[in-house]
Amino acid sequence: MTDARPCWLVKSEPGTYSFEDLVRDGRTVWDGVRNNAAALHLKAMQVGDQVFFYHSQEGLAVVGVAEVARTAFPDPSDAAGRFVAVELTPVRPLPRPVSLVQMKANPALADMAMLRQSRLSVSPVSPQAWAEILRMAGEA
DNA sequence: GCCAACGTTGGC
DNA sequence: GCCAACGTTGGC
Repeated sequence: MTDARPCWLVKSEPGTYSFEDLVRDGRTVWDGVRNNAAALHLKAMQVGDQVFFYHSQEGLAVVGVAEVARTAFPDPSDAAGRFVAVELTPVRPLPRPVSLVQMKANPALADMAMLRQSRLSVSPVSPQAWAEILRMAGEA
């Protein structure tokens, strides 16, 4: 894998939209983000960028990998037209989910944006952190 | 269910 | 333009 592109992490409450839902749908509009910092990250995404899919509230773990299928466009759910959405497609589930507890306990991940700011729903993941989480998930 | 973090709103 | 009040998110 090339490290030329940044990687990302998105959060979703599985009761609302889970990774399994994404696998079933094949593709989804990632809308509803109402935070400027998160929106900036959405705007920076390019087609093909890899995205960790994290289950918040229930599960509390990274459960799968998705991919950006469409760059940012005006969020259809935002009547004011201030925010953007992207489209995601599923890539693969992780062999083992990587829990928030595990991530917090790993010093190599201490700088992760999602750990430093728990409410950020879309955040960048460094190539090092990406590789480390894949390793923790049981991938090579 | 509670509370901390943090973003947004609105009065001044 | 400041800042207090309020709302929302998300971990615990």
